[in-house]
Amino acid sequence: MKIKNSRMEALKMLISSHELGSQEEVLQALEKEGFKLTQATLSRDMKQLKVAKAASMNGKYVYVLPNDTMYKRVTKPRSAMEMVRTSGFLSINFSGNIGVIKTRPGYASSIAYNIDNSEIPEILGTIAGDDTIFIVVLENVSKEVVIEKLSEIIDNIR
Amino acid sequence: MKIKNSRMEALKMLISSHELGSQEEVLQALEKEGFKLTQATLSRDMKQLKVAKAASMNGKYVYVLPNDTMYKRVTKPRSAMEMVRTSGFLSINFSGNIGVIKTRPGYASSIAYNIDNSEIPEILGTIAGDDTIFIVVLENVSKEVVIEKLSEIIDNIR
DNA sequence: GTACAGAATGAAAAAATATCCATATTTTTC
DNA sequence: GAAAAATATGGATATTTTTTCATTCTGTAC
Repeated sequence: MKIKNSRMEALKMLISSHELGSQEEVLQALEKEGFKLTQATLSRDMKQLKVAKAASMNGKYVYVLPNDTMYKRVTKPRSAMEMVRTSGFLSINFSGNIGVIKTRPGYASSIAYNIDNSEIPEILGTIAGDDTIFIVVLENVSKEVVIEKLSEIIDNIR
Repeated sequence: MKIKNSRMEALKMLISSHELGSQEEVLQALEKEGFKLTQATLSRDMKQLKVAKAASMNGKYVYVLPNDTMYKRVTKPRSAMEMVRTSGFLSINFSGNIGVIKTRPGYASSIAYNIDNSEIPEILGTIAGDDTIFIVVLENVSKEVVIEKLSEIIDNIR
């Protein structure tokens, strides 16, 4: 199906370059490009391309092309409401001798404060932003040990 | 408006954790969380949050949260100087698994925010000052890969 | 070529979503 | 505090989008 393919290409082009707000509009744009089709077909094309309709800054709607980030889902056993509260701790990961703790916005400094004051010898120091903490760990200390120590201070770290 | 804010929070949580395919479904999910509202209100909430509806892999539709990439439109090429002025990005360098981004004064936190929100798995976390961002990178990830990923977010990074 | 299977399409119906209008609630101003 | 302005909401409705169903294409095997 040659026509369909090139129509899809055109569709992507149009969407990525223009701000189109309804399938009717898209239809007209496509027509200018020489493609004649009905709104039903367009709906199917868009579904296939995974084009999404989202609100734009100016109070209108626009179609947008998909990207991987869009489809990420977080798995979470707790309810949404519950999540809003909690300790603020989100995750911890390591790269070399640096640990990175992600927190809910605004929680980083208070958690970092607790870490600093617990005087864990394996932790050389911390720096906190708004929702991120960097932890510098002593050489040759495993992340398991660090997490173990931190679990004294941070509830749901493991 | 306290209710609306927490409802919006819950809405974001729900959408980012469940695959919801129609406002009706979302409405039910919200009800389980204790929020009672009509489809009209939900439609407005979603518009405000810029939630988008897109086709999912399994042939159904899902609501997705917005991200900056979505709204990128191709525009006419700008000069390097102009890009720096608008994006604030100046340079990036690496030392081991830490990257250091220099920005124009005041721009660091907003760029760091964008990096955090794009959820690049290779980046463990960032901390921003006024004109400098520290990035902790996953072990064994090359700086080229990091720059490649960042190019989605930062215009003139390469 | 003809016969067939599967994909693509349009028209119309159904479903989903956005908006209008009136009212209620909240916030701001005095 | 009261009055005024701004914001939020629901019901009803308009608009948009998706789907169903029948039909028409496209490509392939014979």
